[in-house]
This record gives sequence, C-alpha cells and structure tokens, in this order.
Amino acid sequence: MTVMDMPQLDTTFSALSDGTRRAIVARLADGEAPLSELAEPFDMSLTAVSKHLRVLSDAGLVEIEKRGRTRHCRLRGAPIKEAVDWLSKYEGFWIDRFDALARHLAKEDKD
Amino acid sequence: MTVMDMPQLDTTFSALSDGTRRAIVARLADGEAPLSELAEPFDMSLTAVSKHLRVLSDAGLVEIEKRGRTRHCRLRGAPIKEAVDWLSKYEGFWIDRFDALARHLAKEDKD
DNA sequence: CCTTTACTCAACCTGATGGTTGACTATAAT
DNA sequence: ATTATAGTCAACCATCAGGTTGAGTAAAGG
Repeated sequence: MTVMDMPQLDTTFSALSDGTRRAIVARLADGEAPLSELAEPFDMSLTAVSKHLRVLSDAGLVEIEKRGRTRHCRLRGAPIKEAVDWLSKYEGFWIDRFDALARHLAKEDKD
Repeated sequence: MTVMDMPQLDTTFSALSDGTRRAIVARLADGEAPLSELAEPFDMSLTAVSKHLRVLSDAGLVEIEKRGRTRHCRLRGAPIKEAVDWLSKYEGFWIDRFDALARHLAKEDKD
C-alpha cells in the first residue's frame, strides 16, 4: 500500500489547507452549530461559507444534518485521526544530514 | 491567536494534499536523495517533479542542497510537527451528538 | 396568506495548480 | 573538446478553487 493509494488524505489535507475551514473546524470543536452561526464571524457571503462546509462535508470532516430549515454541523474525528497517523511517521525529522544517514542505516539493519 | 493567523498551516496542508508529494515525503524518510532519484518512480516529467519539490521546499518540508550538478533533498520535521500539534486537538471527535453536548458543557465548566 | 429566515443553485470571474514541451545552463565523464 | 547528465526556466494549457451576485426554494412566524 503506497502513499498514492490513500486518496482520503488528499481531500483531508486539501480541506484543511484553508484558514476559513480550519476556523470552522475549531469552532465545531466547541459543539455543533448551524451554518448561519458558523458564517457569522467571516467577512464573506453565506454562499461562500456554505461552499466551505460542503468541502469539509465531502472530506468527511463534518457531518451536516438537515433539521427544519437549518443545517446543523458537527465535527467528525476519523479523517483527522487518519491524517495524524500518517503525519506522525515523519514529524520526528530534523535537519542534520548525519542523523538522516543514521536513520537510514538503522532501517537497513532491521531489513 | 486564531486559526486564521497560522498561514504556515496553509502551505503545509496544501503541500501534503498531493499524493505525489506525500510519496516524496515518505521516500525522504528513508534518507536524503537527489531529485532524479526521487523522480524515477513517477510517470511524469522531471520538470513536474521539480515543481513538486519546489512546493515542498517553499512549505519548509524539504531542504534542498545544491551539490555539484545534483540537488540533494532531505526531510524537515518541524512543519509536520506543527500540523500534528494542530490536528491533535480535534482527532478525538466522533459522531454522537450527545457527546458533543457533553464536551461543550465540560468546556463551559472550565470557563 | 404573506414575510422573513436559512439556506441552495447556477452562472460567472480571477488566480492558483499540475501537467506539458523546448531551450538553456552547469557540472562530470570520456 | 565533446558529450552526457542533472536540473532550471519560460511559455503554454486545462482544470480547480475561492469568491461574487441574483434568483429560487422551503420552513417558521406574523
């Protein structure tokens, strides 16, 4: 299973690469909210925020439930966990090239 | 400090939203490599891979060192760590709405 | 019933992304 | 000196992303 075969990560990282969407995620961590409330802090049209929510929803990061005339949104952790799992394999890297060599040799040792 | 004020996360997540670039990151975890070696597994021009490396470099995820006529690339963990730090705050979320309510009340309790 | 609220949808614009090719530069090898 | 290697650069193209506006729909409230 190569990295290329994880298209879910494409959409997750892509969704989180926008500050507006990260702000929405952060807001939803405090509890679910309807779209209009989520849109309120932002200096953009409701349509624009609705599009952002759509992106988050398509990525599986947010669940949107139709309730009367409002749409209530809440956070889903699963894709985020998947992203953390992938990232965690690489967060320990630092610049020193000799260290990189050491890691390389250590890995060959295990093979 | 709001989420919007972290433009580094924009470039980090954006850089990682492409499968080719994630594959490069994964490859570099095994040790540094020149561009031509990095490009070899991919069915695209060297120019295209060079552009991907440029994106990773601009995001601070990869360091490129000019050495003779080759460019040697190695991974940098710092931006990845920052991404993990941000994500970790949200990976625990699941779907149950009552749980979201509980978290919300717990947070109000602390305020 | 009529109006307001909370959206959605379609069309449009602009700029960024991901890829190509062809020409070029610089280092290394013969 | 010539050639091959490693990579950059500029131009181009198609598609996508983030925003807008204007019109339309569906539920709630007077």
